[in-house]
Amino acid sequence: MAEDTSSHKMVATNHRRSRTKFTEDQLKILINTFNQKPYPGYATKQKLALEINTEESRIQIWFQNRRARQRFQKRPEADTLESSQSQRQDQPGVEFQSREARRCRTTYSTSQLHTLIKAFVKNPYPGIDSREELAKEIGVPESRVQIWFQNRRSRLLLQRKREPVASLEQEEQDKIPEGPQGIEDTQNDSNFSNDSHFSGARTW
DNA sequence: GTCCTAACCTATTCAGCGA
DNA sequence: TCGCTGAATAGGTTAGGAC
Repeated sequence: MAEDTSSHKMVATNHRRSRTKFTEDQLKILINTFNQKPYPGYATKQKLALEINTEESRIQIWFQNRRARQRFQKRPEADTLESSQSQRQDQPGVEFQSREARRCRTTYSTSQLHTLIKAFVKNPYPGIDSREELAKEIGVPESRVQIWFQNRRSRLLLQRKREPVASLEQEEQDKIPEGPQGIEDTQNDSNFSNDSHFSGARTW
């Protein structure tokens, strides 16, 4: 969907995923589940994904957005200092219920990490095409690649805040000299050292 | 053009695993 | 036990598409 028609601000292949259009039936099932469990565990999300024939990662995003919307709608009357404080503590506005199990931790092999890091150095903000290509290359779901990039960016930022000089050196080291397998990513959008990437103003 | 909402971001926290 | 790092969250922004 997201075609490359926008003349100036799009860098080759740095696209978002195209918007998912849920059917009425799919939404009915999602909303029903959300009303019972706004924080579904991995098993529930998998089951839902199977049931409505979509990816588990889409379910996850849908729940994230739905919770955000609900918080927003509830906010006006619950906006006292008191209530906002009571909403913290990891159970944001939801009656506490024992959380379902998370997804199992993914363990990346050295060569998988090598591939990911190499791609990260080239472009820390890969679009859907690049992520899918990478995912295929290292044999993990695209959603895991996306999470890996998020975590990597966050930790690099954190590191930079704490030790600005050392992190620059680390970046240099990260520019891995040679790798067993390469990625021929066409993105040249980024050098992570360009801080504009962190200003919140992403240009796609 | 406006509105709704999926996709995506950072910041932070939780939690599994190996040293 | 502790540090590293994958997973999940809140809260925010961007942008596709229906109207």
